[in-house]
This record gives sequence, C-alpha cells and structure tokens, in this order.
Amino acid sequence: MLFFWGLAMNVELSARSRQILEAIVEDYIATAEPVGSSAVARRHAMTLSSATVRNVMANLEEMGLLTSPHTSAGRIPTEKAYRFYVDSLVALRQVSRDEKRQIINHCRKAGAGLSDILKETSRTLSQLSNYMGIVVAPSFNSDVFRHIEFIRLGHRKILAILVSSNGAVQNRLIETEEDHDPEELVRMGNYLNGMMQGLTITQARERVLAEMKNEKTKYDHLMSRALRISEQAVTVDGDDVFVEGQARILDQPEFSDAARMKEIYEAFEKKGIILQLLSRCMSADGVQIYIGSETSLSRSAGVSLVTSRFVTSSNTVGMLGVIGPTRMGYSSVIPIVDYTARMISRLLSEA
Amino acid sequence: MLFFWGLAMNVELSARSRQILEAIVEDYIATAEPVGSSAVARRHAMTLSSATVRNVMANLEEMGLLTSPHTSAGRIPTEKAYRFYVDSLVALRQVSRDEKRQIINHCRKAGAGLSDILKETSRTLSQLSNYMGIVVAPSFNSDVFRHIEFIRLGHRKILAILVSSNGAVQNRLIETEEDHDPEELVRMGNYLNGMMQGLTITQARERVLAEMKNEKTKYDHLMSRALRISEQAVTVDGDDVFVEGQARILDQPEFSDAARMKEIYEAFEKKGIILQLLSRCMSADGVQIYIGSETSLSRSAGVSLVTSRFVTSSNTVGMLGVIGPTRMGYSSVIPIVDYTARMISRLLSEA
DNA sequence: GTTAGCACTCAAAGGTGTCGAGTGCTATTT
DNA sequence: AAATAGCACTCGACACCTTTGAGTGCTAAC
Repeated sequence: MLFFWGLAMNVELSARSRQILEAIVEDYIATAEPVGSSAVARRHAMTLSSATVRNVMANLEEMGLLTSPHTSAGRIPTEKAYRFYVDSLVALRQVSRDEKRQIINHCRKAGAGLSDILKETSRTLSQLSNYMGIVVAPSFNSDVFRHIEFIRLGHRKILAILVSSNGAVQNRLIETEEDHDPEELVRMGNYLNGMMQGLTITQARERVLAEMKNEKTKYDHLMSRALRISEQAVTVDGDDVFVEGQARILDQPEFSDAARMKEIYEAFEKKGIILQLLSRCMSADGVQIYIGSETSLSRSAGVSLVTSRFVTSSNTVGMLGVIGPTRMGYSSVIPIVDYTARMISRLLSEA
Repeated sequence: MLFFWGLAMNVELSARSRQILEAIVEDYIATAEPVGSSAVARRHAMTLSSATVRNVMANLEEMGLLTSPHTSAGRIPTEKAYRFYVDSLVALRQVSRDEKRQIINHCRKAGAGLSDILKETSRTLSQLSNYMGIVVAPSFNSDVFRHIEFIRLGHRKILAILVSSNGAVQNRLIETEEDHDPEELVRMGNYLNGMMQGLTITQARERVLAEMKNEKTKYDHLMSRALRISEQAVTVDGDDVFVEGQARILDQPEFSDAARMKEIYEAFEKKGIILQLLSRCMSADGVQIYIGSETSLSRSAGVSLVTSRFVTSSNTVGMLGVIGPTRMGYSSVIPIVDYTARMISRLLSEA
C-alpha cells in the first residue's frame, strides 16, 4: 500500500520535479530549516531560475508533497515526500571502509554472549548513525531448545536454567511445593532434556502441558513434579530489547523541546510498544522503513524508523534498526542498517 | 567535612533565620521560582513584615545560603542552603500507608530473580518519588560462590553458569582450545564446586589462579583444563545498574532545556560514572545525601542524589536511591529511600 | 515553457514603554 | 535596639510597535 503510493507518484512526476523534490528533501535533512525556491536554484547550480522552481514547488505542494509552515517561509517535505524520496529518489551512500571496520570490530570485541553482542550492536548503530540504535533479540520462544538444568538454591527454591541453541540463556527462580534434593533434580533434568530435544521453546512448552495430562506420567511422581516445575521454566514472557544512544537524539533541533522528548522517552520505557512495532518488520526481508505516522510510535513525535531483520544459526529472527527524526539521513542510515544486519546474521550463523 | 559545615551553620543561625531559610527552601522546592520577601512573610503567616524578612534574607545571602538570579527577583537557595536544610531543618514526612503498600507489593510481585526484584524496585522508587530511581546490584564478586556448571554448546564452545548465594546468575560463553565432552564437563564442575565451596567469587578467582601454579594440578590434565576454563568464568567485570523513570525528570522545569538534559543522559549511558559515584555510599549506613556538586555527576547539571544501601542474606551490599534536581522534595524522598532500603534488605535476607 | 518584476505576507529581530515584584536604605515606631 | 513603614530604585517580563528580509504568487514579457 505504501509502496503503491510511491510507484503512483513516481509515474506522475516529471524528471525535473523529482530532481527539485530531491533537492528540497536533502536540503531540509541537512539544515532542518524550510527550503526556499532560491536556495534550491542556487544550491543545485541548476539552469533554472528561482521563479521556475517556485512554480514547480507550488505543484508539489498541491500534490501533498510539501507544506509551508507559514506564508512566507520556505517549504518542508511532508511524510509523503519522505516516503517518495526513500522509495525512488534516495541515492544510497556506500558504507565506508571505516564504518565497516567499526561494525565488524564492535561485533567481535563484545563478550561472546548473545546479549553482549546485541547490546554492542545497538551501540554501534547509534554511533554510526548519530541517532538511536535499537536491537530486538530473536524471540527466545521460537528458538530451539538445547538444555535445561536445575540447581537447588535452598529449601524449596530451585534455579532453572534454560539454554537455547542460539546461546541465549534464561534463568528462573522457582519456588516448589516440596523440597527436591540435587539427585532428584538431575534426574528431572535428564528426563526433560530427552523429552524436549529438537523442539522450539514454544513447542517444548506445549509438550509439557500435554504430558501433564497424560495418564502415564500423571502417576509417576518424578515426572509429574518435573513437568510442573519445567512448566514455569519454559514460560518466557518478554523479548530482550536493547536501546542505546538515547542522549544522541537530543542533538536534533526538532527534539529540543521537552514535551516532545518526553513522549519519545515514555514510549521507550514501555518496551511493549517497540515490540509491537517491530514485530511487523520480522516478516519481510531487507531494510524496512517507517516514516512518521507509519511508525505508530507517537502521532506527534515525527520519528522515523529504519530496520532490518537478522537471522541466527537456528533460523530465529531478530530485528535491528535506527530511530531518528523523520528528517533523517536516510542515504547513510539505510546502508548502515543493511550492512549491520548482514554482518550480525553472518556472525550469529557461524556460531 | 560536609557534616561539619552543617553543624557550624547550625550554631550561627538564630531560630528565626532558620525558620525563614526553611520557608524559602520549601517554597522554592514547591514552585521552582525565586522566593521574595513578601512571599515568605505571607505564606508563613508570620508576625514579621516583609521588610524584616528582607533584612534576614540579606544576612543569609551574605552567609552564602541564598543568591539572587538578578537584582530584583526573589532569592534562591544555594547548595549550601540545601545542605543545611537537609542536615538540620527538614521535617521528614512519614511514609504513608499507601506508599508502604506499593513498595511491598512491587517487591513481591516481581519475578523472584534477583535482577527482577531490583529492576522493579528501581521503578517503584521512580514512581513514588517522581524522580529517577536507581539501584545497583550487590557486587557479584564479593558474593559467596554457590555453584558452577558447564554446558557444552558446540565444538569448543562451552556455556559456563555461575551462581552466587544471592541467587544472582552469570552466564559466560567460553571458547576452549580443545573440545570437551559433557562427561568431562561434569567432572570439571564437580571438582571446581568442591574447591570453591564457601569462598566469595573474588576468593574463588584467587584460588583458581593459585591452583594453576600448583605443581600437583599442573600435571593433571582434567584439573588444569578445568582451571583454565573456570578462570574465565569467575572473572566478572561490571556490576548491574538499574535506572528507571528517565522520562520523569523531564517534568522538572529546570531540565526543560536540551543541553542540560543531554548532560544527564550522557552521564547515565556511561554507567561507570554512576558506579564510581555510588561506591562512596556503600561504606556508610543509613541514608546518604549528595547535593549538586557533591555528586560530582556533572558540575552544571544541578542534580542531587539520595541513597541508602541494602544488604543481602550473604552480607553483600547493594545501593539504591533517587536522582532528581537539587530542588528535590527531600522531606518525602528521604523516608521513601530509607523505607525501601529496609524492605529490600529484609526481603533479600529472608531468601 | 521560462523568466523577470512586483506587490504582498509574515516571522524574526530589535526597539520602546509600562508594569510590578523585589530590593536596599533610611527614618520612624515600639 | 529591634521591627517596621515608606520610598526610590532596579530590572526582568510583557505588550506593542517597526523594520527587515526571505519567500511567495501572480502577471506580463520573452
């Protein structure tokens, strides 16, 4: 639907109009100030006079691609214009050698744990883009079970450790109804490890629930206890989200006022919003771009989101991207996100 | 030294001056606007005229307790005034029944893991105080070792799981020089568990290093490998810090401008600063208060910090507190921090 | 179709004047 | 001697004005 718009406009615009729109968008991205007709004529060393540019701009405004904040200011691009720009105008920059180096180094240097890598990635994205970096860990639930283990911590207190084949680890403290001694726990572990081999965490959970209703296991003390405990262990709720570089967006002039800022920060404290937002881009391959209201992050905040998914060795998908103002340097952010996603995918597939 | 100042001033001020200073500080805390002499006379239904109050205020200014932002505005308290206020004026509010309920509920409802509890506590502090809540987990290194366990994840890849008696868990992915099969890992685990029983993590680490030099173990293949791996496992670097309610401080008028905000947020992205800051309050018991530059957080930012430490069953100490503007509602924040620290201590001691 | 010219608009910037909260000082009261 | 009333003074805040200049839309000429 969004893409359709882009194509539709693509057809309707003359080459010159497109060129001018591109100039305006890029100017505005660079300066954050309304762009006037003469600025366009000048900056682009075009063979056109400002008057001509004005006519074109009036056209573009009528088409809903530009607006003026007031009668005699320059014009600024609408969301529609950004959409069009991103779909068919933007000339993507190459990822520089230096940036590549940074991305790769950061990936490697992180402690080898999955969450360390992802956190570091988030930071790298933020540094390279100068906006906010965001990474959503592959959903633990859809990852493949590797190992479960119980450790007795005290009277009726057990620590359950659940490892997925990604190398992601979940710890859960469980209070049991009766006390279990270490040997019992080992046997439970063996039983469950056998049962869950090869399943995803979600499937494992279903399997546990099914087994609990099974007549055979119902009357086996050890098994039924093991199942009851493991039911808690395999119930993993939230996915991990790593957000870095929150301070950076304060550099952007459009976020200098406090009310606006607050909206964004509050959105981030409720991580649920982000997850909901990002689950959308899990399905499609390649870089996805959400502009302004398309993000449904907060109507008024004027933020955009450039994301891509990455895959792990066990074929679960995660999400990474950059959040910044609508007026974002798409030409460099898009390649950075793309490249980073590829690198992370490769790194995690090796493992 | 700071306390000495408080006492010194205590002596020098007449009862009336103190009363007026208190009124000014409290007014300023409530309104964030410079307080004028007539406001003091009026608000306090004092038997004094504004002219008299003026004289007293001139005195206080000379003593460095007040400043005027410009000739004909009211006066605002200096850091010194806050210090004095906190040391000897403030009338602490009782923690209300409702607040107590919230604190206790939040503690309990959290998933039983240590980090869940602390994160939730941080959020509670933020909610009750309307400032930023901060909790530093007890240093893992000084906690008592409980259990170590190795899980083979793949060729030459081991997951080490280290549990302390607090119930804190550390996972670490380790790449080994040779491949180890699961049975070998179990034996290594047994050996190390025996060796480290009763030691703190730091001691355990020293013990490992010592054993590695020991002639006897040097020539035992299993042991020497176990030691080499465990050396990595017991090397834990950073402590966990939980900061919640960052959006809340945007409500404070003094932080409405972006430059100021940025300073604070950047301080928080480098968690190191916080740790350094908080390590100071680990030693002393009871509520500690750091005002403005005393925090050494960022000279210009004008933030204060109210903290208290808490203890766990294994006698390690953590830190919790509230960060807000110097102009902070000390009378309610101090009791909240105090009460929360006590509750958390109790909760963690039970475990 | 392009451009030059011109009248018009409007925000931003700067200047002026008033208002009032607040001060310091001094003379007066208690 | 301490407290107060009175008064002149200061200075930011606000409202109001003008000027400036960037930018527009329109029209007539090329």
